[in-house]
Amino acid sequence: MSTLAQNKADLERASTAQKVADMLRERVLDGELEPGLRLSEEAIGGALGVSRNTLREAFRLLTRDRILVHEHSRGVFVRRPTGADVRDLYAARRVIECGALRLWNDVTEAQREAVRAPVRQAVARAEKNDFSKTGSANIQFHRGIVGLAGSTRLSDESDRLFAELMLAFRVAHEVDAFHQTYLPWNRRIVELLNNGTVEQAVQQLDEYFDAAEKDLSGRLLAD
Amino acid sequence: MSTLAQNKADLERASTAQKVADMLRERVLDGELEPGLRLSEEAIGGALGVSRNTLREAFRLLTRDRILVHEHSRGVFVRRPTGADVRDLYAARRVIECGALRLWNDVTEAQREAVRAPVRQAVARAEKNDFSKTGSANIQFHRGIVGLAGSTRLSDESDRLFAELMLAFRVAHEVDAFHQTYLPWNRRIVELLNNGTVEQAVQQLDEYFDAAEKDLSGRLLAD
DNA sequence: GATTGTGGGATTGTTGAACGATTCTACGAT
DNA sequence: ATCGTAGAATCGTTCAACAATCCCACAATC
Repeated sequence: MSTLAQNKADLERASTAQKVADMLRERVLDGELEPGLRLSEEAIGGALGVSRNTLREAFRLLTRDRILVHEHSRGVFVRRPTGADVRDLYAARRVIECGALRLWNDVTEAQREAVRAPVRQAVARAEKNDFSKTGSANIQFHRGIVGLAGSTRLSDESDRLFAELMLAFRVAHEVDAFHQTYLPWNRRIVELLNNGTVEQAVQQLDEYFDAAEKDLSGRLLAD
Repeated sequence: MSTLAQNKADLERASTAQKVADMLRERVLDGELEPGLRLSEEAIGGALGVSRNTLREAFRLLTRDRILVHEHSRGVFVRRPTGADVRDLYAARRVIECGALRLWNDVTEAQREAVRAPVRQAVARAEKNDFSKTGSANIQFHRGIVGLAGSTRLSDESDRLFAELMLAFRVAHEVDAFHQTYLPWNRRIVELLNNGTVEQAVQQLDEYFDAAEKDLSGRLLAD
């Protein structure tokens, strides 16, 4: 039965539009397609060998994820988050993640481990001066926090918020360095959780959001 | 300047796909198109006088809002929420709304009024034995709570959660009667908020979610 | 009788071309 | 320098076509 579940992903062959969307999403989040860039239907479609209709469908999928923005009769652009966007994003994250973290004592051990593990790995790498994956580790930590709520809808929406924040980092010309700053914060939160002082951990997380929002929006204004 | 803002909506003429999507959304939420129904591209497109491509774009918009579900090479269907969906929805709402409600003392008076007003109106109508709009009033109450967070992204996602719940009510053959039951709960929450006992209001809201989830999933199983 | 092929028919997935509508750009008039 | 206008480029929408896939009914097999 487990093998069947594994094969399921293969059987569910993605549509052409889905594959194109995945490719474009990767390009955008990797920074090859910079925020603000306009994506011409003809140029992209010709380069990828898909028809305009299929490409437009891929654009729609990425618009749903807030990776792209659509302007009527003007085309689609790589999203370029503003200071107001960053405030909105952190307001949402504050409510979601602080709320989820308060459930710490009511969830399974596997859920708790999904919060601890990313921090443990990041600490291990940092001790070896390896800061290559601190960005994704930080995101995994916060994904784990959202996962405490046990709602796929909430986790999916949070993934969209994270993706949008990655674009904001890109605009601020900060990607890895940004996350790196906050590893000590994550350690402290995990320690407080392990000590059973959940409310203190929540408060610490809230302060983290304050600092991160201020830092990021400050860099955005300078741009 | 205010007139300019008013005209803005007119200038931003909706695309054909958007108009089609709005029409279909209304039909679905009104119950004319029942959960589980398959929407044929040819039939719907022919009836509305739009091409398949445009209709497919409208379908994508509604799929984003979780009103429709798309199955590869099989078509789109009106979403039919299951018991698992209801649990997931309430897990998300619990985190979002309880988290937002905790911000009660940190928001503007206008935001607080957006929570109180729907309950006041519902009470006034109930005293006149008018239960016509209790459903939308209940939703307005919860929209107000989410609005305390001050995040359009969070509010938009919550609207999608609400729409999905409306479909679940439809499957459970309960729409207005369901909301009506919970007016007393809403009153109590507002009273606790006005008394300044925010944490008690949050706890009351949490219990509301427990009761509502149990009630709704029970009716779903019976179906 | 239940399960397993095996057709044909209907529907979706994708492409390509076409044309009106809208936006952008550059040039020239005031 | 500002404004208006013509032309080019691009988007929005439709239509037609064909391949790929799914569904359903019927026959074959155990």
